[in-house]
Amino acid sequence: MLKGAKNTMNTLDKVKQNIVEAINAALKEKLVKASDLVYPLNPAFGDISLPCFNLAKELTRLRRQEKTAVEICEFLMGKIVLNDVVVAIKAIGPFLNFTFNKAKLGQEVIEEILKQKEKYGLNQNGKNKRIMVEFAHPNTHKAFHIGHLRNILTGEAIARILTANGYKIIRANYQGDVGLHIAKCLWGISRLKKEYQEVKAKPAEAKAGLLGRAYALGSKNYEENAEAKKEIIEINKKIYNQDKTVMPIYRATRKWSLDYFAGIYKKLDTKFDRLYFESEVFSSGREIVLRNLKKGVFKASRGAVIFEGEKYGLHSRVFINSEGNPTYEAKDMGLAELQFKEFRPEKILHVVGPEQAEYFKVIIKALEIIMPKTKGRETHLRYGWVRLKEGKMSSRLGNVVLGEWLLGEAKKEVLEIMKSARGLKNKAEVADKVSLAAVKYSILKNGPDKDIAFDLKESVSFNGSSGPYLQYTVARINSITRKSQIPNPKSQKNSKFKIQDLKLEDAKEQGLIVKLARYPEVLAVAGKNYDPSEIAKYLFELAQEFNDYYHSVRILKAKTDISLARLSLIMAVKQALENGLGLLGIETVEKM
RNA sequence: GCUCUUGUAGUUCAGUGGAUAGAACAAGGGACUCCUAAGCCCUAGACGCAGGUUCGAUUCCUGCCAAGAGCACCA
Repeated sequence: MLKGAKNTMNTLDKVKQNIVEAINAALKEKLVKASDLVYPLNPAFGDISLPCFNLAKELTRLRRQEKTAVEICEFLMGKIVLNDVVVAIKAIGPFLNFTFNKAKLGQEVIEEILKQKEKYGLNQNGKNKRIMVEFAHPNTHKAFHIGHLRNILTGEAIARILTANGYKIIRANYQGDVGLHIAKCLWGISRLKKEYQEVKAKPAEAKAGLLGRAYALGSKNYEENAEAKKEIIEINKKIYNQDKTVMPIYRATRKWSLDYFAGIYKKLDTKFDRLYFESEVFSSGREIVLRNLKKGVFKASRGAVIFEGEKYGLHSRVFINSEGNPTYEAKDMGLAELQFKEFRPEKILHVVGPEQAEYFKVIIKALEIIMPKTKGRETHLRYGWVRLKEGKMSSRLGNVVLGEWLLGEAKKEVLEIMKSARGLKNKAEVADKVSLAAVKYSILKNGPDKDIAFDLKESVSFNGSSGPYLQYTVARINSITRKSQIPNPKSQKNSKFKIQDLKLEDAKEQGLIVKLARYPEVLAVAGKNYDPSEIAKYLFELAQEFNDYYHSVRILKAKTDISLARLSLIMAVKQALENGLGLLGIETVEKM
């Protein structure tokens, strides 16, 4: 086991291991682990440090001799033997700071990156484990708004990050194609017959637009008009019963929605291994509930079938309504059964908004009782609201911000900026990639659980912490390597240059080296926490450091050996940027 | 009313039981005959309030205040 672990160790892991062993050797006991090491807030202190507080406590307990953290720190300082990995130790109060041998670290990291290329940073933490990431789930017949956009970007990024962490990922999409919202939409269409006929010949966007308007109309009337409410409930029943009078229009409009969504998935570069529909689980869900009603898991109440959540500190929810139709709750029972049967996942991550947090607690509890094998495997992965600065999003009201609209606005903005750009042959392609990067990054840089106050201007801005800034950084590196007259250090076989000869002595170079070495660690944390923003943050910091470096040294106009060393370094930076951006679903461009 | 989530610079976000709480935007100032100025440098500015646990709390706990969400036949 140890041998296997050693093989997958990256450069920084090895360095940390070396330090931990040196500390434990000085202590004559294995008291310190790699995870005890932290990064100093001031790089002048060192590259990594050990806070001695816990160690002091532990030693006091073991040896019954009172020692303060500061004393331990000084003791270790005198005992630890330097080697070719660690070149300096500095005790500052209770912190023991270690300085890496950056010449050696630089050689190893750059070599590792240029050799492993797109595989740099990957790990096997999830080996042999299958995780289903269930995301997107737009409902047919309803608008696709920017909340869905966040959902898809988050789900896709998590899927990519987990794949990079060695998990086997199943991308699933659960779509509501039966239920009251459809009835509302179809009722709306019955009032918009003319538009309905006209839109048949138009493209998917127009069709989706009409469905959105019809839904809003139906929804408004459902709440304000008792007559309409009755009619909508009637339509809903007909859909559940597959009544011939509604099926043709139901099927046609359902397809409109799905075609439209498929276009969006393609644009966003996401795909699904399995599309689930409510229509395929509602009857099995109902059966599961009825079966368990007899067993006493559920309870009949006021004509409906409910789960008494209060028994578990939760709240009660209706699983089958008094019309005899399964609600979302019952459908989820059927869905879970199907998902476990088809894929036997270790875990299912439901990427769903925060408004369903309490709902999921009830569902997960109910599942635990009727399908014990699901225990601990169902997770609600919530992501925050996307609200406009002026107010909230709601597809119930007319003021939805459509995902497509946002992407369009971003592209307009990019084309405006590109007007003044140097001659580019593939302007349209660049504008597409840059605007997508702007939207993706502006959403993913936020912690998943955070609400985003959406400001269009800022989301498509290219200053500061933005997708285009990162792409720009890569384009700059490309520009340098294009202009370099020196043999490409990537193809070292034919060159006299060896990575062992790297001369990287500038302080900023050394900072970049440490940063590059930390990429695998960041990827592991992002995987563990299901948090794409870890990657986004890291990439921005790396780009910032690179841009600072770029301005302070000459890369091409330096002595040959130094120039080669710097070229290797920036190519490694580019590789790390591209790997990380790939996890966020962001492509780079050669020039911009 | 009950439950959950969230309160960090003017704004949008990072962050940690410990060493000086980081960015970006906005504001103000600066550097280009120099590898892409969609860039770089400098200045100013913040942990909602009150207790508690701890050697040490912005971080953990409790209360309060504020915002958002959920709480029976929607999804």
